[in-house]
Amino acid sequence: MIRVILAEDQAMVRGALASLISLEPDIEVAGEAASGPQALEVALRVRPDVALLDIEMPGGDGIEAGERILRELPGCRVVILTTFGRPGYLRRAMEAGAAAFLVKDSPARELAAAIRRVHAGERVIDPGLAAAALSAGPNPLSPRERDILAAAADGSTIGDVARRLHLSEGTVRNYLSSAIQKTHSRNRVEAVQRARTQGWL
Amino acid sequence: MIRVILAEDQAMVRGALASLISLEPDIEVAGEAASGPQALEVALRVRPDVALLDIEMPGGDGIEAGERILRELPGCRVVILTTFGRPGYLRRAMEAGAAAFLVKDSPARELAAAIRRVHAGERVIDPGLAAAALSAGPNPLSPRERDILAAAADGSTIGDVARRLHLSEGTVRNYLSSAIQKTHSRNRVEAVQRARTQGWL
DNA sequence: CCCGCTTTCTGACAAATGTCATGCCGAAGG
DNA sequence: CCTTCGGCATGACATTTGTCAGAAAGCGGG
Repeated sequence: MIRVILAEDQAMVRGALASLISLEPDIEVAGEAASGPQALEVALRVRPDVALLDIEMPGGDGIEAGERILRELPGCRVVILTTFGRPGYLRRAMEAGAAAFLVKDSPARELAAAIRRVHAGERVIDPGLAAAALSAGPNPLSPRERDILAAAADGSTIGDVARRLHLSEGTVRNYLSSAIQKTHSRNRVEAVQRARTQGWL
Repeated sequence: MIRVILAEDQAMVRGALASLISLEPDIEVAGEAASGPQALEVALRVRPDVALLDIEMPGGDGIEAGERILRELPGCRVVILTTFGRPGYLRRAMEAGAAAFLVKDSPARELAAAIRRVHAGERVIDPGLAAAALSAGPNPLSPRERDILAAAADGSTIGDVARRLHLSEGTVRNYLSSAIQKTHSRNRVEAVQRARTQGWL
């Protein structure tokens, strides 16, 4: 029997995935969590064979949770499950030691298949996505550029961002300008969009 | 036996919801769809008792699909299922004649409960959300303001929008300016954000 | 130890954006 | 019939944004 835990913030989707997994005779849902920190806590308690983690969760994402789970439970296999097949997400997930990367677009039966293959020691990654991640290259933004871009993403003015991050307005402008150039965009909003779809933000 | 169809673009979530529903002895999934138009098509073929429709789908949203289904199959009950409990969504869903409005945050067992209640002739709406929708008031944007704001939402410049919609730049600026004021924002990006979270866009 | 990179800052400039006043037209409503 | 509202447009104006050059500090690798 393969014991898995399931972390996903939307309760209805979590319940639905649990029922999907429970259909499999050789897989059992040993715990559920609604956030990254809670996933770690549950993992430590139930010591699952496989941890199924959503990326888009409040309070720290699933990749970070996966990294911590692997530190504490090296025998556990981490499967990242996400709505968006963003190259940057895949890259980060692999660097964090994930054994599989699934997008929710793929057919439902692939979930159980991935859990079995991961449990058997294999890695599961969509080949097309892997190619996209490699061809897209690494995140070109410096950590600080990423911070400033993220802080400006919600429509704040330069003044707002400067105050929030304790910087001068000129500095914020310069960082945004270089983020715009590195993302090959024409303005802030486009830069935010590109960074998001690439999983850089 | 209550016969339902299920429209949701993410295949894995769709499969999971189907398996959740199939656990209920008195409910049966009679058809599945991955887009709005496909939902209509499937509905016409299988003539379900209840249509379960996601809002966020490619190619026309679930609310529009629900409206069409109701025109063709007046006996069918429409349940809107959505990730985001936005007041504007609820309002539009109700105006389109939906019998229930569920957010995916709510517990999994509420899905089957809602299907049964809707089939029995009741309406199912989260009271907190209903209050929010009423207190938020109707969409203050005129149709054209909404168009222009939507066209500018992806980071296009005013010139881009003007060309795309065959308007002068000044006109676009004026519409955006009035959209900014009506949403009590300080710039385009904030206006887009507000409009999105209210479900006006 | 020096080179290159990141982080931080300033000041100046050009371009884009947001606001306002004003005007015209057509449709809807009293 | 007159008023109001939405859609469309201009032109002028102030503000915000994006770009560029230059400069200092600190950190790491070769």
